[in-house]
Amino acid sequence: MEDVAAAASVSIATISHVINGTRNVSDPVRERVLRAIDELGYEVNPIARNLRKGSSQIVGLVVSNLANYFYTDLAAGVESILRPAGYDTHIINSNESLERETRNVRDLALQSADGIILAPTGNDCSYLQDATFQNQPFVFVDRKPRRSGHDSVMSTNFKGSYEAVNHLLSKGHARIGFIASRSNETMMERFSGYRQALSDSGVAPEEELVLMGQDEPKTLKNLLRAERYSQLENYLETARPTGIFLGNGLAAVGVFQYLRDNGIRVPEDIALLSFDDEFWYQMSTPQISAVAQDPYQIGVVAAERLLKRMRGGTGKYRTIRIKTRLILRESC
Amino acid sequence: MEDVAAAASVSIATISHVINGTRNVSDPVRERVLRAIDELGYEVNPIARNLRKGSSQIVGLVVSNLANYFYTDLAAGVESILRPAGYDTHIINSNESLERETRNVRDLALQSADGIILAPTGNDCSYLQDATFQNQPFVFVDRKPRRSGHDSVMSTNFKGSYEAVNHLLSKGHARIGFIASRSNETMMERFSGYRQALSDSGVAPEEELVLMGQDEPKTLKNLLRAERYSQLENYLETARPTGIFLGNGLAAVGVFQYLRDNGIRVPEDIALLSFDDEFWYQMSTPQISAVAQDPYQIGVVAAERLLKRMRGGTGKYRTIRIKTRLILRESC
DNA sequence: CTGTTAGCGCTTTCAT
DNA sequence: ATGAAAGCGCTAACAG
Repeated sequence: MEDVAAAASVSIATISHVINGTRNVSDPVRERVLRAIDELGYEVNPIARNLRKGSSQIVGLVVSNLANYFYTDLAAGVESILRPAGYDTHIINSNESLERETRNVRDLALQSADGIILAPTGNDCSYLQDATFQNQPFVFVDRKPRRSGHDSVMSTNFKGSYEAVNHLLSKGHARIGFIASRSNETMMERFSGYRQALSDSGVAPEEELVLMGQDEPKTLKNLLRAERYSQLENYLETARPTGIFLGNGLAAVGVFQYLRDNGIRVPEDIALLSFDDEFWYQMSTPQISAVAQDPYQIGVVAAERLLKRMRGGTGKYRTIRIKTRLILRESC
Repeated sequence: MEDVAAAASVSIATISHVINGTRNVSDPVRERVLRAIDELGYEVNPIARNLRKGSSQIVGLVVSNLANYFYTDLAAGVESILRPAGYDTHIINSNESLERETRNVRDLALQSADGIILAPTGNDCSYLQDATFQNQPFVFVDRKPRRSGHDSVMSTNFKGSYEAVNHLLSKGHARIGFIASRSNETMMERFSGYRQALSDSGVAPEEELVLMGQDEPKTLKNLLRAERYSQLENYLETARPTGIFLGNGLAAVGVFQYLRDNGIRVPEDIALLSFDDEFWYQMSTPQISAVAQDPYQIGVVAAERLLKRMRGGTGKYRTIRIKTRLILRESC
C-alpha cells in the first residue's frame, strides 16, 4: 500500500478511499492511484482489512451431508443471495457427525464468520449456548433444534406428507406403512402428516405399520442394505401394507432393495412414495414417486434472513416454511 | 488479551507464549495464566494471529461438482490429513462453471488460503498464471491442466479403462462402443486405454463406435435425458455395438435411460460397463458394473503433497496415480 | 479534497 | 524466565 501511495504521490489514506469509494477523490488523483495499483499489481490484504473492520465477509454453511442434492442445491441458493451482497460462502461438511459439526461450527465462529447457516445433524444444538457463539447470527435450515432462539427455514413437512398419503389413499390403499430412517423433529412432522391423512380418511392408525428407528444417522454411501433392510421381512409379514410412505431417501434405499431382492413387485404388490427426491428415483425400475423439496429456495430464504440479521436487523425469530411438490412417477 | 495479562499479573507476551508453547514459562505463572484464560473465557482472535503470522491455516478445496460422491469422499480424505496438521478445509463448489471456478480460486487466494486443492472444471487453468496465485501452493486433483507447474493426483485412467475393456473383450464382445460426455485430458486417457485394449486384442478401431462430445459440462441433476440421449438412436443403428464402455457417470445417465425407454435389454442385447461408480448403479435394474476410483485416497495424497509444499518443501512437480478397481455387477 | 495517525489483536525480536 | 515494544496491512477519526 505504501508503494502504491509513493508511486501515485499520495497518502495511503487516499489509496484506501479510492479502493473503497469511501470519500470523494479528485479525478486526476483517482486515476493516478488506479494506474499505480494496476502497475504494481497491488491487491488488498483481506486479513488486515478484516482485522480492522472486525468482520470477515465470510458466511459459513455447515451441512450434515454434502453427498446429497438437497444440500448442494441449498448451497447454490445461499450463494445466489450472499455473493451479490459481498459475502463468501464457505461450505463445511459434518458428515452426519455431531462431533464434527460442533468442531466445525466452533472453528467457523472463531474464524469470525460473520454469520452461519446450519443444517444440524441432530436435535441437540445445546453447544450453541456456549459464549463463543453469541457474536454472530445463526439461521437453521432443514431441521429446527428445540428452543433455538434463531430463525429456521424448512419444508412444509406436514403438508407434503399429508398430500402424499392422501394420494395413496385415493389410489385405494388402506394399509399404508410409514418407514423412516430415524426420528428427529423434522421426521415427526412428516409422521404427523401421515397420521392426519389417515385419520381424516377415517382409517385407524396401526402401530405395526410404522417402522421408524432411533438409529445412528448414516450416509447413503455406506448404507447399502443396512438401513431397515433386515427388519423388513418381519415388518412386511406382520403389517401387510399395500403401500408404503417413506419418510426420507435414506429409508428408501433399504426398502427398495429388499423388495427388489425378494421379487415383490412395485407398484403391483406394494406401492411406494417417498419424501425427498433422490436422483436415483429416476433411474430405478420402477421410477419412484416423491415429495420433492425446494432446497434452492430454502437456501435463498435462509440467506436473506441471515443477511438481515448480519445487518443488525432484530425482530422475532421465525420458522419459515417452503413448499414441497408431489412428483408422481411409476411406483404408485 | 490485556485483560488476561492483568488478571494473571503478567505481560501479554507471556500470554501468547503460554498459548503457543513457544518458550519456557515457569509452572506457577503458566497456571495463573491458564486459570485467567479460563475464567475470562478468552479465545485468540485468529484474524489478528493470521495477520501477524501471514498465514490463515485455511486450505481451500475447490471442486467442480459437489453433488458427486467422488468429491465428497475426496474432501473427507483431504480433511483426514489436513485437520491433524492444524489446517481448516473450506470447500467451495464451482458447479462446473469456469467463471465461478476462477472467481472462487481468486477469492480463496486473496483470503490468504495457505494452499489450494483444485479439481479444475476444464483444461484451461491459464488464469493461474496471474500474479495473485504465485503465493500459495496448488495441487490438482482428478484433472491435470496442460503444462501446470504443479502437482496433480489422479486415477489410473488408462489402466482402469484398459482392464475394463479387456473384461468386455473376454466376455466375447467384439464391437465395443465408447461413449463419454466430453473430452478433456482425463477422458482422453480413458479413451487411450480403450483403444489400447482393442488393439492389443487385434480388434480394429472403428470411428463410429466412439461417441464423445465437446458439450458444455452439465451436472447430473439437470441432465436427465439430455446428455447423449438424442444421439443414441442414430449411434446404435450405425455402430451396432454389443457392449458399451462409458467414459463417466454423466454419459451413463443418458445411455441407460435410452436403452430402458426403448426396451433394449442389458446385458443381453448390449453390455454396459462404466468408468466411475455412481450410487445409482446399485439401484438400477440391472445393476451397473463400474471402474471405481478411490477418491478418498486421492484426497489423502493430494493433502500430503500440499502439506509438504506449504511447509516449504520443493522438488519436482509430480503426477501421482491412484489405483482404480473393477466392480462387476449385472450389466456385463 | 487530502494527509497524519491511532489502533484492530496478535507474535516475536530484543532487552533485561 | 519474563517484559517492552515494534510492527503485520489496513480503515477511519481527526485535522487541515
